[in-house]
Amino acid sequence: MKLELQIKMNPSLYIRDPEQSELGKNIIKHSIQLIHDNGFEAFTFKKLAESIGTTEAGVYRYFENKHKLLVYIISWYWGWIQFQLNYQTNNIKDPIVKLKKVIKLLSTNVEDDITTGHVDESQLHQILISEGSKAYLTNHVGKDNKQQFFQPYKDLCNAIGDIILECNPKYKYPHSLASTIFEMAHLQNFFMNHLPSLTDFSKSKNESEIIKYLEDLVFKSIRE
Amino acid sequence: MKLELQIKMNPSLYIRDPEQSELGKNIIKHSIQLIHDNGFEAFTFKKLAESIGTTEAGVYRYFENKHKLLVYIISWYWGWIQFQLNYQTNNIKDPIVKLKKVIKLLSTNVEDDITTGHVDESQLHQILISEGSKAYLTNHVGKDNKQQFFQPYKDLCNAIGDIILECNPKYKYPHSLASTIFEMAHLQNFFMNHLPSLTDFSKSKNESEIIKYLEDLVFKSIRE
DNA sequence: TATTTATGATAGTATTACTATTATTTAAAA
DNA sequence: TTTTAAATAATAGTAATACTATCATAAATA
Repeated sequence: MKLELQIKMNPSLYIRDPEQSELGKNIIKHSIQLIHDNGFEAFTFKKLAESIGTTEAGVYRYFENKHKLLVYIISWYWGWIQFQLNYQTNNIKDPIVKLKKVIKLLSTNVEDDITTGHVDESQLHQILISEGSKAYLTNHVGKDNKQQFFQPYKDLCNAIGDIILECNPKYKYPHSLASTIFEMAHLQNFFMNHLPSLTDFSKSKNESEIIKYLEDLVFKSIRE
Repeated sequence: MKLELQIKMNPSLYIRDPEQSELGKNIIKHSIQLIHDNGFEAFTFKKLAESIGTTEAGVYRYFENKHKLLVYIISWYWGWIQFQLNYQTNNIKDPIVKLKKVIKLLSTNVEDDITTGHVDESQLHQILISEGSKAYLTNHVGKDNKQQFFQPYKDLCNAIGDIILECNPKYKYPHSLASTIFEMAHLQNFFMNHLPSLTDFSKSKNESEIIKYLEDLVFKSIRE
């Protein structure tokens, strides 16, 4: 038996579960590829269908619209990060070491994980940097939230918040600091590569400087 | 003579300068209104034209497309914040007091400023919270950057970075911290109102808790 | 007064974001 | 094994969006 990591997805995100068919998996795979290559604005179901070798109507049978598809893949990433977080901090006792792992996990462009066949985690990380906030920065965020679309993100911030509280139980802003780490791990990366004068990192360098910045920010914030 | 605050805009953002005509001013005014009310995705030049009482073609004579119009109004905000920053910190010597002013300025939903007739700064602040990052989170950020569209944002982060360095000349990440303050002042506000469990602030409260969080974050970060 | 310039009115195109229909293939149930 | 159901492919069509083009008219300027 082949072991494949399955991230549990919110069924309201799709019409037909893309994990359950080849076409479905292809939709996810090629969506990630296309959004990574050309950005979400340029992404259309027609282009996606062409790239897979199916028709537009075929894609619409899986996803209502391209926004839900974006939320689906970003949701998948949130779930995957949650899994990695649990896995990587599993046997660690020192919360400071745990928090460092988290910062590194969020900031680092991971290599593609073989246990998830149709998802390229490296491209997905890039998508989160450029498109991640578009999942919630919409007019219908309230509706989407009612449908629990952002639950995996909340769970993640809760988990990170718990580690922060383990480091310092008196720290007042564990959730805000968690969402700040998550968002800034991505945004400082975007700035580093595209608008470097908004950062103190040299363009096209690797993520180690961002990690140092975030560690400095976080550990100074939570020390008593 | 009536004194009106004029923010110097990058001419590449527009085809015809909207400050120079009634129609132009109306385009800005109604754009802010419509984007504020319905979000940028739902915003079209047709709706804008209808709301002004002109035609689509009329709007296209001023702006090439809706993205440039968005960058225009966000650019205007960056310039306005820069002006407010200079004005409000003008005679202050203590850099810590200055930095507190900056945090408050970025976090607070200002009242509409009478010196800028056709711009509602309060709505503009809301637009920055929900749409601000869409100005640069595009596929063509490189092109836009070459045309200096983000210069006012860079100038702003430089100015804030300078204040940070006044507080602690040895602090290593003045620009990153500046962009973090700017972005988080907006994003934590968005989260507070729409996804409150990503923060430690209670929904619909005013911005004072965000200010406290940011002050805590910043001053712990830069203390020696 | 002549002439440039801005606006208004109208038309038209390519693309996007869908919905609907029917035929065909594949897979599951009887 | 046949029947039936479900998934997909192929095609068509619509409303809205994001533009471009043209021409007449009004207002400002030379």
